[in-house]
Amino acid sequence: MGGHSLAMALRRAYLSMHRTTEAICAEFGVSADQFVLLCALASGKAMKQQELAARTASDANTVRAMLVLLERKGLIERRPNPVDGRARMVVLTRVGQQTHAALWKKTRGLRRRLVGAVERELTESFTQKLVRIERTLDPRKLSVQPADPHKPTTKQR
Amino acid sequence: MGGHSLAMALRRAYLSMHRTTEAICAEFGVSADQFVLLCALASGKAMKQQELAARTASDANTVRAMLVLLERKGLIERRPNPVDGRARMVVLTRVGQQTHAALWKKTRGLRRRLVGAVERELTESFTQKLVRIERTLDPRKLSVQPADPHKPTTKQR
DNA sequence: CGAATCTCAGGCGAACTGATATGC
DNA sequence: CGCATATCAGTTGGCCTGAGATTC
Repeated sequence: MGGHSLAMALRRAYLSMHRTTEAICAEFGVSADQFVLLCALASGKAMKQQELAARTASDANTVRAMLVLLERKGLIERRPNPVDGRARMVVLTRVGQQTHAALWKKTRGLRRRLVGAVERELTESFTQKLVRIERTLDPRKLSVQPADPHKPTTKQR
Repeated sequence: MGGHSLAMALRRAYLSMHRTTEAICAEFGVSADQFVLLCALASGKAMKQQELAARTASDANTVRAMLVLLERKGLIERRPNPVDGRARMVVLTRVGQQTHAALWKKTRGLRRRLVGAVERELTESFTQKLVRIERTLDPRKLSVQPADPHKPTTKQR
């Protein structure tokens, strides 16, 4: 098992999870990466955009673009920071909280399968666990509405 | 350690690896995902586009678009299949082979760090291993030319 | 005929660069 | 002043849909 197998397994595992999440999120008119943002904000604590970028392993410019989309959809708000005129504090709106809660429920099975794929046999090699993650999460084997990301129900532009 | 940590760790690990690979590949005017295609073709065996899509866990349409780009750059060729008029056989050109070989060398350290991150302590939890993968692969800690994917040296359109 | 393979048009979100304005 | 923060314009590649042509 070389590094190449491991790298490819990591790639496939991630893509599999990402596509499955995308399919689930599409129902609510958001993308998988936007759901990651919602999760980071779900604690209720207001956050600077840069802090969000750090927490989601993303770029500040990318985060901003995603926040603009989420704001248009009414899922987040960006309020001026009273103590720092440069920063804006991002918070979930009520709808944003509800959307996150709904998505959190819908993705529960996914998380359970993820954990199950990893912990079934502790002696198995890391790479093969990643391969199992990919297979377990394959969106084609899921009872989920097929992703229709470009015509989602709630999209508004 | 819940499924959410695991999912986020998988995401971060993949993104870290992907960005590092992107930074290395940018030097040769290709993307990380195009490098995945080159690797799949590196055996020298001609392959149908659909077979390529399956091997790289990608979509046939996506693969086609990437192949068009790679063909323009002279890294691959698509020859008609003599026994099946529908299919086209994809092969690396000489330049494609050389590019793959060079990238394979350049990414050797990455693969080594990847394996090292996983196997350092066999008792550690799977999630923490993924976190270590991410940290070990962080492109900001790499002595690699910063990615400049939009003005690569060999780009031609 | 149906099924497989590829092509094409169109669109979208993520990601990045680089420049800029503003406030600390 | 430098530095941090966010905005904006512009570009790219990946990914997907949906339709069509061609061949088996």
